[in-house]
Amino acid sequence: MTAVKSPGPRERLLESAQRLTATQGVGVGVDAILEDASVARRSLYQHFGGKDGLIAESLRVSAGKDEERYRAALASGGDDPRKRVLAVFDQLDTTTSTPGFRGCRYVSAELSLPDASHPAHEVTRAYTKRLHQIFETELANLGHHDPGGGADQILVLIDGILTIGAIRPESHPARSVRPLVEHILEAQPG
Amino acid sequence: MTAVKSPGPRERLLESAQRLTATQGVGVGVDAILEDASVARRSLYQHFGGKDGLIAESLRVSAGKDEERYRAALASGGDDPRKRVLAVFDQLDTTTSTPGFRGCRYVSAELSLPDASHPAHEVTRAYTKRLHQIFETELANLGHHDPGGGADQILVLIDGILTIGAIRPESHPARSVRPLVEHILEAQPG
DNA sequence: CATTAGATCGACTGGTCGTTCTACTAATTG
DNA sequence: CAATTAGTAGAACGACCAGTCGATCTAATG
Repeated sequence: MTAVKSPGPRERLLESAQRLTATQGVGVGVDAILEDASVARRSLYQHFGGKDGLIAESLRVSAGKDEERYRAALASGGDDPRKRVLAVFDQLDTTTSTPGFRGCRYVSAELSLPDASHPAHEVTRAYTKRLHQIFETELANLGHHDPGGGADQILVLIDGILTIGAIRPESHPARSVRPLVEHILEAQPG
Repeated sequence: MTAVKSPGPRERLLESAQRLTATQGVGVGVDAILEDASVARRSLYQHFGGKDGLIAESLRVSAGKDEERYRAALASGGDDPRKRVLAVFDQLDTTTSTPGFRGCRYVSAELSLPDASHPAHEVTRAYTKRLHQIFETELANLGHHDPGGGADQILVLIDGILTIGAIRPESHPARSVRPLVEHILEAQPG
């Protein structure tokens, strides 16, 4: 019987971790998370084994949400694969134009955690892999001659947009690379 | 008479900071830098006012080197602006393929330092601006119809390559987006 | 009701952070 | 020589770090 009660310490920790790491990066202190979640110290170690576990798990949850957001953006484009993919870049322009945007959560985690064995890295790679799969499928439906390679290109564009969006959002990176996306989408079976 | 003696504490600090932040990020401890540079604690605060000042200054020095590296890559392409720009992406492929590559130093600093007033952010923005100028000039020499916009696109590609290169280097992002670069370079005056 | 197992609590630990400080040394300068 | 300057060495600071542990609460079971 999966409980539907008010969120327990575990859920509150995950939510606080996602919110605080979004604004302060993965370097946030455990104390700050605990206070924000109104949870006792011991509960964190009971549920997640430590800070690393909490960070990784909160990234995993967040990745699920973001993946769903990409799928929703695609769906908003209707049935034409071209419009579907372009709709994603419309959403990216909105995201990077939002005041307070601080860059991609996963890239930040990747670059902020020097320890190669940190569990967060696996989460990031798995997320990237799923995104690649999503766009590869779209390009295959379009009849692209190299869906995998096209998805590679799209991922580079997305990460570039999210990065430039954090450094110089006024250049509207998602808008400026739109012709490149259209170029990718023009590639037909040879 | 600008001294040519063996590097003093200031130079040693800058060099150690660049090396250690490259592998461990801007989160390296002051102690580690001091020990690596064989410099007394006090000298750091005398020369740079604190850790933030040292980090920012070492980024500035590093940005100068990297800017020069971009110019050198362009020069290696000869006189044809197309070859010159493509040579940059050849070098990016080499960079991201080097084992131990941990992503762009400036992006990492940007995302690892939540404090918006940290002096490192200004360094990153200035560096990005100079890179934009460099590529805008190349595209202008090529007769590109929108050198500024084209440079925007190139910067997105570069940051995307450096990011993906840190997450999944086996996809060879610099190679996979090469057709996109060529597409940018094809844009002629209308 | 009594028992018990698990969840939650918060004080506490040892360690590290960036920073400041005093004291000593070596080289330079008037 | 005396004074100044720049450097080294290292103790000490308060703040914060992640992590541990005995006590307490809760809820299900016998």
